[in-house]
Amino acid sequence: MPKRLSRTFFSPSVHKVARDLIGTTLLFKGVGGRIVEVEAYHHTDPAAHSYRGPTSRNAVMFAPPGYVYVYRSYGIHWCLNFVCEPEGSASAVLIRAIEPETGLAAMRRRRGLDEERLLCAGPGRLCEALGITRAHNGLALDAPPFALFARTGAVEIVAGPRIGITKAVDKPWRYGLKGSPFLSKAFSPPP
DNA sequence: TGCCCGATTAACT
DNA sequence: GTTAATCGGGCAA
Repeated sequence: MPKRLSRTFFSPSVHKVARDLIGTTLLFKGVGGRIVEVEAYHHTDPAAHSYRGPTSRNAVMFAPPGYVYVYRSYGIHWCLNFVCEPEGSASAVLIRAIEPETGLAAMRRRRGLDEERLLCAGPGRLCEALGITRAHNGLALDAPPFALFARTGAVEIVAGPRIGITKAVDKPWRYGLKGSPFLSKAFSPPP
């Protein structure tokens, strides 16, 4: 059985945590799978929600590491983030894609979709598949209904520009599991 | 108060 | 490739 991760896992820099998260297994109410794609956002990053200081929406980003930040995207979808670094540094990792492994029937039902590859391939899609909403904003990652497990073997990680943003578009702060078919979008091969 | 826009997705042409 | 859906934050007036 893989090791259960505690909140101290999130104390290092947001970029180290982002890379370390690839290959770990996330479960929410027993449903989930292996994390295959994430993006890093830091307080000093113009693309981050925390860039302009605390608001009621992003307050959790200014809290201690190891908590969940959930926000509404385009008024329609929910997006899941893990808070990193010491309190006040306001950084978080956006979870962008999961390889569905546990609770496939529940995920298919919530998504109204059969195709496994598309169940959790995108930040809005994986929140719908797992049933995560604003109601779970601020919860701890190492206590129910969340559970996070260490990866069991070595992983090969690729990096590239983040998706869907208009600021700091050149920063290669999107990380993924090399070759995974469950990414929200393929990583461009190096030049 | 009003207006614009966004860490998205699915359904179009 | 383009666009609608839909709502809260941020900023101008």
